Amino acid sequence: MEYRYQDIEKKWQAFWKQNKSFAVQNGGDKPKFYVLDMFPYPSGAGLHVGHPLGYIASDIYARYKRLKGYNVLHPMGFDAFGLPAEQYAIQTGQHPSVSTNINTDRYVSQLNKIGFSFDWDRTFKTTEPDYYKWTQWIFLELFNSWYNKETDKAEALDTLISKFEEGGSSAAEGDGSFEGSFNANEWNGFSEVEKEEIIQNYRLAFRSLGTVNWCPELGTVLANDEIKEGLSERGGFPVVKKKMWGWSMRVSAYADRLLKGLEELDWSPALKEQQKNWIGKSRGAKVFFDIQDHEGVSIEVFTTRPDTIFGVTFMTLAPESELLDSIVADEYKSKVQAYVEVAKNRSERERQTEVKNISGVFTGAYAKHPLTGNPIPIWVGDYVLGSYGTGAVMAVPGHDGRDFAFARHFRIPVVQVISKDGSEEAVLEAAMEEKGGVLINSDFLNGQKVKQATKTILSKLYDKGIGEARTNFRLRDAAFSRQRYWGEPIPVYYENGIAKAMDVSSLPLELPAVDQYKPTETGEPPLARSKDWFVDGNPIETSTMPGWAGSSWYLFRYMDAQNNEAFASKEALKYWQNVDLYIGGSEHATGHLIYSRFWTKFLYDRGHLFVEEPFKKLVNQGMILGRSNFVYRVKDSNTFVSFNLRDQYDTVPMHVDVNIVKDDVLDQAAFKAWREDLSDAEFVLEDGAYHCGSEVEKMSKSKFNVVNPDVIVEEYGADTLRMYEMFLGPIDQSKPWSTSGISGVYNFLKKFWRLFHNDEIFSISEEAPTADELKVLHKTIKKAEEDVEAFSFNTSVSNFMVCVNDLQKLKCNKRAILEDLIVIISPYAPHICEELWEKLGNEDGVLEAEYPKFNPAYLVESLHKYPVSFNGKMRFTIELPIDMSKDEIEAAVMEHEKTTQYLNGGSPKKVIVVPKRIVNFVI
RNA sequence: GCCCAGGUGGCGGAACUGGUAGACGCGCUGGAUUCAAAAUCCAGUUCUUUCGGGAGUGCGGGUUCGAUUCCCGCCCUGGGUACCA
Repeated sequence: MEYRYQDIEKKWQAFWKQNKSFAVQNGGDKPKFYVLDMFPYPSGAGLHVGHPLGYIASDIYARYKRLKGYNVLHPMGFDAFGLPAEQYAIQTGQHPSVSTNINTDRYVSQLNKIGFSFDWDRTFKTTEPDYYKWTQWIFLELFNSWYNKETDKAEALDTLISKFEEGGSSAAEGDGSFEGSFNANEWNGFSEVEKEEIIQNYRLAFRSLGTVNWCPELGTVLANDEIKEGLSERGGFPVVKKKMWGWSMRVSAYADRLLKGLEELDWSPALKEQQKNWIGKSRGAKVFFDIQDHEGVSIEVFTTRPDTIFGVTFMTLAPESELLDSIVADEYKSKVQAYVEVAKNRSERERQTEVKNISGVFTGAYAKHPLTGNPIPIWVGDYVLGSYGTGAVMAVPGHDGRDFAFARHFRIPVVQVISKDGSEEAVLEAAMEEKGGVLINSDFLNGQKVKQATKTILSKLYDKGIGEARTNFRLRDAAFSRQRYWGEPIPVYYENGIAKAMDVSSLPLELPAVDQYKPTETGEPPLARSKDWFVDGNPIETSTMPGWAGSSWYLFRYMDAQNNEAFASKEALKYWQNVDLYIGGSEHATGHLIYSRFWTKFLYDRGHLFVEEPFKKLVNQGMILGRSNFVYRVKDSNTFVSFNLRDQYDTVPMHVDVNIVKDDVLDQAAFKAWREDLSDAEFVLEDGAYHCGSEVEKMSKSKFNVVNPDVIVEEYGADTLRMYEMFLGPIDQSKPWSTSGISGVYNFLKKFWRLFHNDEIFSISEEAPTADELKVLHKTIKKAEEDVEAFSFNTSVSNFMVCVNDLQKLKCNKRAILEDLIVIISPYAPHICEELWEKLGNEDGVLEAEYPKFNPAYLVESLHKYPVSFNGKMRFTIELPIDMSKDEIEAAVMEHEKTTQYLNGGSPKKVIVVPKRIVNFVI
């Protein structure tokens, strides 16, 4: 009987749907296991073959865990707010929900064709008011919370206000931006507006003035990746930096906990490293430098090397620095202004990458060294960023590479203050950045080692009141406002200019209808177009939430997706806890994975969750790259030359649709039909065929190298697609897609099918299995289990191939063997396994089966095949009993005729025998 | 620049804690079956060779009886990024 995958796959997909085979209950006797894929954005282009890679891996794991006796939660939903849908809405005037729904439906149907075990009863889109009601609710929780540094957690604002009422500003130690002080009496006398202005500095969701990329022509703010070479990607209009008020999230309050929390996570070291670097904790000191001739004005710097303070020969301010206006000497004003104008509008990216291009301007002002009193010239340079630290650097060219380069470029003196052996170098050729050595040229620090000197200087600075030890983080508060339509509305309105939370009972605050989806003529966000965007006459916030809002907590919604009383019930949250296995791309290392950890910690602090981390184990899947094909057009003609002849003509390579190329040979008729202008194409062939060139690139529409999984499912079946994607290589590595190898996996499934069939007839033996058969089976069970636990799915598939090849050779069609084999293959190829399982007469589906138990007794060997090497070169093998001693092995090998041959009359200098491994002669 | 990952046949890749390099699959070659094809099965397939052997896991060194695996230096590819004081 033929393996008819179309019929089989349709049948079982319908069966699963009808029987709700993947619906999961919250609770029960089994241990829980939560497997989650990163939230997909349903793009208009649909799925390509690269997208399901991670979903297949997680589905295999989920099905495996289920067979192992777990209650497995494996949901899927959509992160559906976003720019592309909004862009499309602007162009067409159609509400973005229309295209969003179409795209989502398409994704669902594509996913279902691959046979995933998703519990669709729990699905949702972030764009549904039932869902974003809770995103808004969490926002209000953040708005009404502050970070108490004493208890090291977020608390309700009430606790802050009562502290103010009782003891004024000094009673509360909060993570925030408030500067100044007041006592309890003053506080109680403040007006509502005054109080709010202070509280604003403590809220975890707060208003702040941030710098954005403003495109006046488009009347909107642009993301970094919407800007190409200083111009907007759409339209090519100029982009300028602009200060703008918007909502921010105080993620920086959690910097230390986000860092510490990494320790307990089972994530790859590479990913943890990325998060560590992103959070960027550095210890050092803040130091104040007074400015000469400017009474009361000083520059605050942050330095990681306070021990080098005697080596400061200049200071550098960021072009953004607000101090510049007041300190620049008159004769330098125009020069500085011109420089700042240019430097400020360069992107941080540009300023980062152009290391060799040193630029800066002297301000004409001098600071006073806090210890020596020496004048220190103040420069402005774009290597100093306004957004990090204090936006000012005490430059120590002797011991910092960038300061050194700057000093060399502008001929500023370099002073060496640390030496390896206490003696000074004649000329410093490069900055000595190592944190070791002995202090020189440093007054009272002379002779001290770096570690000691750091302690000494810190206490000196503190005593003199000019600085103190300080820990700095690179992590910045996250901009939360977007000047867009297609996002969650922010449930806040303004009364007399004060931001006020909307009542929780009024949530969800649904997106208003607007006539157009673009900004207003005056550059306000699209929501400002609505005539009813008011609460009792007070205007509602017009910016919307960013994409990361909805995706920061979605994992908890799956636990109890229909709940209308809470984002999820306590029972559900307690039962499922957090995600046991999370699979997705590493590009989310510093965005999504930071934000969702932040929200989880926050919700935990406020008592809404039982866990502090969202994702216990995380596996990154690599990208599947496309393999593009090329044809070679003779310049100014419609003649195309085959690959190996292309150099004989003046040709230009042209991408050709990979779907009309098979094994690099072009389907000429399909090519002519591909585009109208190619209908009269002519070919120069080699061996009667047109051979295409190829290259590995990212999959994209414009390169015509996109392969749609629907096409593969149609031609080979979902089971083949699933196994082939796994077979391609290690899950975490990027690799090129090539459809040509797929027949190997397809053949495997056909072979597997044939084990159960004798010619046309289903035929199974009830006989007891032989030792050989059991050995093959249990070898496979062992390896399959080890591989799936190690996420080594590619070796798992080849392991199945070896097993089926072996059973075929043994002509094994015994139920006792094949039944177990079906179960272990079923996570990979669920449809064919369900079918065979049913044919074996099982009433319940293979989903309800139990994973076979590995029995090591079947693998016991009595002989070992020893490789015998001479000087490390393997020459022959010899089979010996496994329990032979070292001496017996040596004696047995010495007797072998080939040993005498390779020893060539001489005697070996040394013989190495490793029982159950190898024998090596040194001659 | 810095950080991370990787470099093995024509191709995708395998190799446990240092122990037979190239499992498994694609492709290719030959054969069986067939009127023929599809499908299937069998054999071969790292390179080189005077058929004894020799070389070989990006390159150059080192440790070891033995290195794809460990150490040092370098080159290349991919990803991330912050000139981070």
